[in-house]
Amino acid sequence: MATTRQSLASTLVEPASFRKLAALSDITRDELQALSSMPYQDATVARNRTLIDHTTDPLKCFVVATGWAYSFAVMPNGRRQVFHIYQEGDLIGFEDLMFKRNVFSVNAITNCRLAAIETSKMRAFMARNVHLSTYLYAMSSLNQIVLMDRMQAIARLEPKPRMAHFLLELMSRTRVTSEFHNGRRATSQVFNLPMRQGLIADCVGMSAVHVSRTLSWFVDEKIITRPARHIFEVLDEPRMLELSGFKNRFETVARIG
Amino acid sequence: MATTRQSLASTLVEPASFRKLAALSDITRDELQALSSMPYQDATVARNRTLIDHTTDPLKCFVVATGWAYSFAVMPNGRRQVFHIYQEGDLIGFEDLMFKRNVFSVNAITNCRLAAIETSKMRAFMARNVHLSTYLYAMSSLNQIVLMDRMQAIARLEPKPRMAHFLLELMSRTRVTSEFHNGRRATSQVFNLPMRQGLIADCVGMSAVHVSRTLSWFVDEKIITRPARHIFEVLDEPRMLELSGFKNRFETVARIG
DNA sequence: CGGTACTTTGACCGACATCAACAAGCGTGG
DNA sequence: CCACGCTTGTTGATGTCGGTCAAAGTACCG
Repeated sequence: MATTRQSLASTLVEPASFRKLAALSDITRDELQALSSMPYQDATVARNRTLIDHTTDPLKCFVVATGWAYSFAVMPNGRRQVFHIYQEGDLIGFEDLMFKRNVFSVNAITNCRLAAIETSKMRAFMARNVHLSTYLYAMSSLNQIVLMDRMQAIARLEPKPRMAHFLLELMSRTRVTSEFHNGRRATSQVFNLPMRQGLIADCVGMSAVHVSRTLSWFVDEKIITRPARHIFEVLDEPRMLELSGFKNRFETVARIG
Repeated sequence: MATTRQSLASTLVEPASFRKLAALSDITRDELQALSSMPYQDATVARNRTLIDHTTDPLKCFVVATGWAYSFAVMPNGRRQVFHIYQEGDLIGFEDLMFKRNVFSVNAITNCRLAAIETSKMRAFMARNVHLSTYLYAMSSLNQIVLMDRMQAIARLEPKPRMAHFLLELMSRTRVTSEFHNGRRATSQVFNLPMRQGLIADCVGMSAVHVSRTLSWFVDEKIITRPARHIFEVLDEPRMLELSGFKNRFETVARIG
């Protein structure tokens, strides 16, 4: 794989965006190669802008090259719930492939660079590369389990452990790709969380005010420090694990081939 | 397909248990045939007994022929959360295929008849029948979305609308298979919910006591009646829809082929 | 028919949402 | 580069809803 890259597009999907797929499965070089040949366009979306609107048809799906985004839905009563938090290497809108309509809306948190793929072409591509379904299924299983862990935290943990659980979830996810980056486990306890507290609240099912109070409590208890806005340093990860009972699912995947 | 069935086993998987798969996808007769050839054993599990223990290795997965079961996890603080509620035609333990360990435990609610498949054989079977991954992926997407809807209800709805949402979810699920049964939409407003209130509480993240109060409120409001234990008759489904904002995801699937 | 498990009802209390006011960042434009 | 304004975060006060505990009532099963 010392071949020169043909275009920016080529660099966008293969080495950068399927990093997570590669980190979690025994996908082969050839198959990654095949993925790079996917018909897509380079796209950028500015922060707070909408990638996918749930009222429209599913025309495109995305692979995240850089940046953060989130999927969400708004209830009739105006309250909002966030589901996926997409980071580098994540697939956006692939759940919607099987639906007539987009299921949820997706907004950018930070500025994002993406590979955009038309859903019709993606379906055709999947039909030609049947193995891909297996990887997507594996990724989907994993995502589902991470979501169920969060559901459990929301339903059955009080705000403090719930917040601990959420922070650990995000840390474990960023570590998957950073681990792959360095070729070894990322041990840094400093991590960047570019989310407003209102958005965090919509993730964990509490009020923005209580998010603020809970985070302050974590600081008081010397579990974390907040050196700057959106930057967290974890001082006492064991305490967070004990509080929340968090399980890192990425450590228990059986690499599939 | 007028061939005589070879054995009880053959009748177990093909027409009965993959009913849901057939109802939701354009899976062909030949492919269903292939599914019937899956190497499995007939199994029965008595109510309240354990099918899958999350502390053990994933040795078997199941297809439900008849009966109800649920997957759950227990937190360190002793509280429990229920995730999937498995009914006729559902696949149990297929999320765990990609994991080294079982992710969650599964208990039977009622007596169950199941097709039990060894995970190693299932993986091999999937490798030989790559199309199957596509169907599994589709089913997985759908399940994931149903779970996300419930997550939203738990996080962002108050107990009354939350309960309405949960009841509608279960009704929509039973209707998928009953629709297929009759060849038309089931319109019956009477349905059987063989769950103790403590179990319902563990589904929707509230206390058993409050489940009782909430259900009583539904009766007072003439939204439902309870002609017998575990039997619900829905009098005012529009009211329930309005309360909960429930969306029937089974109506929006793009049948995949 | 008796025992056990489940459900219902009541009383109490604490936690979290809400409202509101204030403080601090951050970006934008002059 | 500074100043202004808007967005985001913090802190305080208050009320209510739902969890917990406890006890009585009811259905189910052997």
